[in-house]
Amino acid sequence: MTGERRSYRRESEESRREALVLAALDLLAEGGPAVATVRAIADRAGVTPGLIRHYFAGKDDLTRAAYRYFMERMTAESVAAMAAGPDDPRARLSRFVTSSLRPPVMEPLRLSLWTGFLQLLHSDPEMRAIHRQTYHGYRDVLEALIVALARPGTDAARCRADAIACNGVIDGLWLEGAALPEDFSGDLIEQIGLRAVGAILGADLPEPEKDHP
Amino acid sequence: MTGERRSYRRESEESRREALVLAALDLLAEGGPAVATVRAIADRAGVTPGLIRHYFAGKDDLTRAAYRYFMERMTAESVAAMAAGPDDPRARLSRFVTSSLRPPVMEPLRLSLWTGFLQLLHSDPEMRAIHRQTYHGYRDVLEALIVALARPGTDAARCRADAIACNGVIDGLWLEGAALPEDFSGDLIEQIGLRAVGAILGADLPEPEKDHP
DNA sequence: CCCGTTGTTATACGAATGTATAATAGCGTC
DNA sequence: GACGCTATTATACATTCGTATAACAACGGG
Repeated sequence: MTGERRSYRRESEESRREALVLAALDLLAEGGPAVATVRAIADRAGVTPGLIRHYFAGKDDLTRAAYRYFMERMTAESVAAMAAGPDDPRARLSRFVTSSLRPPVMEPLRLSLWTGFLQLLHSDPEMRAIHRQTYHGYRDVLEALIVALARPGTDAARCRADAIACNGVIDGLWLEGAALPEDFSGDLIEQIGLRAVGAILGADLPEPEKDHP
Repeated sequence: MTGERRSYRRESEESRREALVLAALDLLAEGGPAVATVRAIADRAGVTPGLIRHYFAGKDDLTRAAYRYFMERMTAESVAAMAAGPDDPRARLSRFVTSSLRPPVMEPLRLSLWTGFLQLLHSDPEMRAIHRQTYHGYRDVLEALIVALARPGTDAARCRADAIACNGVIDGLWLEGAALPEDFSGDLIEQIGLRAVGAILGADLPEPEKDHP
């Protein structure tokens, strides 16, 4: 009668894991940890809750996988924007900065998602390790771009410090722009970020090419 | 035998509410919302869970009260740190920056507490209103300090933009230093912040006076 | 000194959570 | 085309959550 077992298709481990991770990210962004329950995640991914424990050791394990996925995607997006365009060092750095300070990278949903993860840092050492890895990954890209500027009279230590400072500007502005999007019109945050990074590095950064003329 | 009812003292509504708010802040900082349960908060405050509903409409109501309390205390601390010392504009700004980039302001526990609240922003309009108020309050202080530098050839709009940029640097570095305290030795973050703010403003900021000679 | 008010505790309840275990069915293999 | 492996579903379980309600006791006023 009503007791029909739902039909399903067997799929690869890879696609199932990704579907579950994406579903977890969706729910975490929309409603935070309170909403991202095992049942809700499975439902969003089109499976039943039990399957999560078949691919992940537990909910914490899934959360960690989602965090790594999220952070690597953020960096990859900025890297892609940086790589897409003229090879001039200053133009590349300029694209890297501005792409981090506008949608889809700078977005309220990403902020709440990010804060949700950040909260798990101090209680979960493994999460902190993931954070360190991905943070260093982003900063290393930034540092390489700064080194490529070939500014005279700047050694490696200075470039490292400058990368930390620029990373701070970008993070902070990203935070503010995503927390209060209605407070900053148009590309205000991008321009402020560009000028601040330029001031810190003592280099004049060009405004990036507009997609829409 | 064992069924002894625990003794207690009647106390004022004010002190009970504050005790509950402080307990909630403690637990939110230590373990996030997952740990700050009604029972845990009551236990920390030295009362039983039922009492919370006697003083607050529900857990959400207590959370809002805790958020308000936390933000007001943060603002008061920042203003105090800025005001305590010589009246030189550059020295005041310097103290304001560095005091935000070292303990007890820059601390892992404050970071998790802050992220915990930030997460409630997108679902609770009342929280967002409080966030906007306090953020603008903080930035206005910073902007006033920047205006007081009396840099030649800088208008009000420029000072506003500079305040946003400096706020970004401070927030971002605070974030990174609190998230990975073991990554930055000594006063590295403070010095980087000082130099970055100085570069953005085109002003050389003095290193603040040391408390310990 | 007793008594009423009410701050406070104790207990209970329904819902929801993460996890464990058993049953089923899709799909490759022979 | 039957079989076996295992991905997937279904069900059950213990726990914990926020909240509701009833019993108790501390303290002030008569």
